Amino acid sequence: MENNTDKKSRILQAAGQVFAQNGFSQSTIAMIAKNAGVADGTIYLYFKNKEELLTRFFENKMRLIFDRFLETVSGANSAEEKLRNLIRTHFVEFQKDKDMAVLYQVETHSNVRLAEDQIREMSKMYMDLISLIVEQGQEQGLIRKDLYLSLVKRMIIGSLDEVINTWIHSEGKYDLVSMADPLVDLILNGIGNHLRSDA
Amino acid sequence: MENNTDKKSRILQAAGQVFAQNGFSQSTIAMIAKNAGVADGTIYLYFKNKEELLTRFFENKMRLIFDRFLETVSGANSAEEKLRNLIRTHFVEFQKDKDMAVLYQVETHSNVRLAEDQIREMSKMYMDLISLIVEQGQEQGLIRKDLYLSLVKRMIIGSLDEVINTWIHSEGKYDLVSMADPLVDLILNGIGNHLRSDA
Amino acid sequence: MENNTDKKSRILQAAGQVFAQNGFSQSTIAMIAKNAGVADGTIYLYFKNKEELLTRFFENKMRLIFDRFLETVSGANSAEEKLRNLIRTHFVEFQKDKDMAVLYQVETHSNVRLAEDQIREMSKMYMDLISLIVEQGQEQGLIRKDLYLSLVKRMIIGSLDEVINTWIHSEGKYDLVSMADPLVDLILNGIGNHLRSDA
Amino acid sequence: MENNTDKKSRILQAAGQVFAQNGFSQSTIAMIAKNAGVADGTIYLYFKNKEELLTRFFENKMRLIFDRFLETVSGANSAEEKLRNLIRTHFVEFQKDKDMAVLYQVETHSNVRLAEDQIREMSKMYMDLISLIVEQGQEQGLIRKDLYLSLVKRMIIGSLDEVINTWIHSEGKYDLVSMADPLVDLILNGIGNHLRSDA
DNA sequence: GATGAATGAGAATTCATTCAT
DNA sequence: AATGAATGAATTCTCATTCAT
Repeated sequence: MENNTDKKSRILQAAGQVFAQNGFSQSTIAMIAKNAGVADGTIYLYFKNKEELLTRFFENKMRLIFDRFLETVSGANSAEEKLRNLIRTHFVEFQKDKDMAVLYQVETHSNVRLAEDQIREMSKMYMDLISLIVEQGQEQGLIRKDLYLSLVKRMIIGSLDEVINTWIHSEGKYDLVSMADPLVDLILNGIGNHLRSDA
Repeated sequence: MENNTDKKSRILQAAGQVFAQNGFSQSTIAMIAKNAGVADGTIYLYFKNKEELLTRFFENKMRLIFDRFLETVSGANSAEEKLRNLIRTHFVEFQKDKDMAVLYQVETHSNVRLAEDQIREMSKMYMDLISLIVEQGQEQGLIRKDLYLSLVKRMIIGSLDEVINTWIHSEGKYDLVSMADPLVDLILNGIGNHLRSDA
Repeated sequence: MENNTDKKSRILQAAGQVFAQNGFSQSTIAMIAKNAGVADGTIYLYFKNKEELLTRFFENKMRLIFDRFLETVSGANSAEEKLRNLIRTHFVEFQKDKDMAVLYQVETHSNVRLAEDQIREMSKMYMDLISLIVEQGQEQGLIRKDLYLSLVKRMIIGSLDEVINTWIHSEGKYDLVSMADPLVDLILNGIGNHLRSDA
Repeated sequence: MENNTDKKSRILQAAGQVFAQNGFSQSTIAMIAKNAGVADGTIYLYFKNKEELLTRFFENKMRLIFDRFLETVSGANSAEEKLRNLIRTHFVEFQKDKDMAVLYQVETHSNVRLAEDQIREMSKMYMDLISLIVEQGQEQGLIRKDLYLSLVKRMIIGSLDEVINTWIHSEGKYDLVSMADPLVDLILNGIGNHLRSDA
C-alpha cells in the first residue's frame, strides 16, 4: 500500500537521479516520470513545474544533512576535532547520497541558478560553521591568527568540493570518507616542510 | 576588410559571451549570431553545431592560457616560486577573460560534459604541472614528503577554483590577483599554528 | 439530508456559474466540482461529460422560462400588450438569472454549437410566439400588414439581445426591466417622425 | 514568387477561416498551419502567439471596413439615406467576407474577450456613427426627438446583428444585402400601423 | 454512491538546423 | 560565402475522464 508521501518522495528521488545523470536542462519530465514509474501528468499533482522538482529535492536533503553537520560539530571539543568531524560527516553524507552530491556540485557552479535559495542558504550556514570553528581554534591557540578568514573558508570549501568532484567523476570507485583525515592534515599543516629550519 | 579567421573568432567570442551569461542550454544560436553580427546560418558555415562552438571556444583559450602557465613556471627556480607564479598567472588570465573563467567553472562541474575532451586535457596538463612542482619541491626539501600527492593536487585546484568562483559571483568587484600570495601562503603553511609548541 | 436531485441541480447551477464566468472552454471540471462542493469524479455520476453539463443547464432553464413566457403572453388581450408582456418578462427572467443570461447570449452566437438543440428549440418556440403575436396584431389592425415577418422577428430578437448584452457588459449596473417599455415603443413606432407630414 | 507579406496574410486568412469554423479555443495552431500550407513553427515567425492571430485578423479587417462605412455615409445627404447606406454597406462587406462576419459575431458576444481592444474600438466608432446620423435626422425633422438615443443604437445594432447571424446560420444561402432596405424601413417606421387612427 | 489520485492524449511554443536565394 | 525564412521534432504543461478504494 502506497500513500502520497511515498509517491511524492519517489518522484523526488527519481528527479534527483535524472537531474544528476543528465543535468537539469537535459532532463525531461518524461524521463523523470518513467524513472518514478508514474505518468507525466502525475508529477504535476505534486509539483508546480520542473523547477520545483529541483528546488524541493534540495530543500529536503539540505535540511537533513545540515542537521548532521551541526550535530557532529557540537559533539567535539577542540577546533581541530570539530573540523575533522565536519569534513568526515560531509564526506559520509555525500558518499551516501551520490545523486545529491552530483547535483550539489553542479548547481553551486551553474550559472543558471535554479535552486538558488536553497543552495545559498546552505552555503551561508556552512560558511558560518567554518568561521566559528576557525575562530574557536584561534582562541584555543590551535590556529594561526594572521589569516584572511574569508580566504580560509574558500580554501577549505574548495578543497572539499574538488575532492568530492573527483570522487564523483571516478564513478565513486573508492572510499570518499578515507580522504577526510589526510585532507584535514593538509588544511592544518599545508604542504610546506616546516621542519626544514631544524635540519 | 574582414577575412574568415576574423569572422570565425568573432563568432567564437560571441558564443563564449553568450554561454557565460546564460549557460549552454539557455543560449540560442540566434543570440550568438546576433551578438556576433552575423546571420544564424552563417554560424553553420564555420561550426558543425552548437556544441562545437563550446568545444572550439575552449580549445582556443586553453592552448593560449596553458602556454602562459608553462612560461611563467619555467621562469622560476624554486618550487615555491613556481607555484606562486602559476597561481598568480592563473588569476591574471582568468581575471582578464571573465567569460572564459565563467565557462570553465561551469563546464568543469557540469554533468553534461560537452567540452569534455578539452577540459579533461587541460585539467590533466594542469595536474601534471602541479605534480612536477610539488615533486621538485620535495626534492628541494621545501615540501613535505609525507603527502598523498593526488590529494594535494585536488586541494590546490579546489582552492583556486573556489577563489575564482567567489570572485565571479561577486561580479568581479575586487582584484582577483591579490588573492594569489595569501593563497600560496595557506597552501604552504596551512591554517595550523606551528609555533604553538615553542610558545 | 440531501437527495440526488439536489446534488444534480447543485452541480448544474455551479456549472452555469462557472461557464458564465469563464466561457465553456476555459472552464474546467475541477472548477465546477469545487464550486458545487463535490469531487471531480462525482460529476460523472450525473453527467456523461462536460458538454452535457451545458446542455442540461439550458434544458432546465429554458423549460421554466418558456413557461413564464407563455403564461405572460396568454394573460394579455391585445397584441401590443402581449408583446409588451413578453419583452418585460424576458428582461425580468434574464435579470433574475444572470448566469443563464450570459450563457444564452454567448451560446446563441458561438460557432461551437454545444447546446445547439436546446438553443434551437427554444429559439424556434420564441420565434413562433412572436409570429403569433404579430399575426394577431395584424388581424387586430394594430400592426402593419406589409411586413416581411421573418425580418420582423429578427429585428425584435436582435434588439432584445443587444439590450441584454449591453446590460450584461455593464455588469448589471442598471435596471434591465426598465428598458422594456421604451423598447416596445421603438419596435412599434420606429424612429421615424411620422407626424412630419402633419406639421 | 511569394514575399513575406503574402505569407503573413495567407496565415492570417487561414487563421480567420479556422477560427470562424471551430471557434478560437477549438482551433489549433496545427490546423491553421495546415490550412495556410506552412509548418507550425512558421506561424511564430510572424505572430507572437495564437491570440495575436485573432487580434491581427480583426485589426486588418476592421480598419478597411470602417473606412468603407465612413465613405458610404459621407456620400449621402439626408439622415435616412445615410442610415440606408451604412446598413447596406455593412451587409455588403460582411457578405463579402463571411469568415470575418462569423468571427465578429462570435467575438462581440463571447465572454472571453480576446480581440477585445479591436472590437471595442470598432464598436465605439460604429456607435458614434449611428449617433451622428440619428442626431442629424432629428435636426432635419426626419427622426423623432423623444428617443432614448442609447436604446436606439442598441436596437439598430441588435437588429443588424441578428439579421447577419441568421444569414450566417443559413450558410449564406440567400442574399444578405437584400435585407437592407426592408430593415431600414422597419427601423424607421416600426411595426405599428400608424394609419389606424385614420381608419 | 462518492472520492480524488492517476492517467495520457493533446496543445502551444521553442529552437537547432537546413537550404533556396 | 552569407543570409534568414522555414521546418518540425521535442518539450512542458493542462485537464477531461477513469477507476480503485
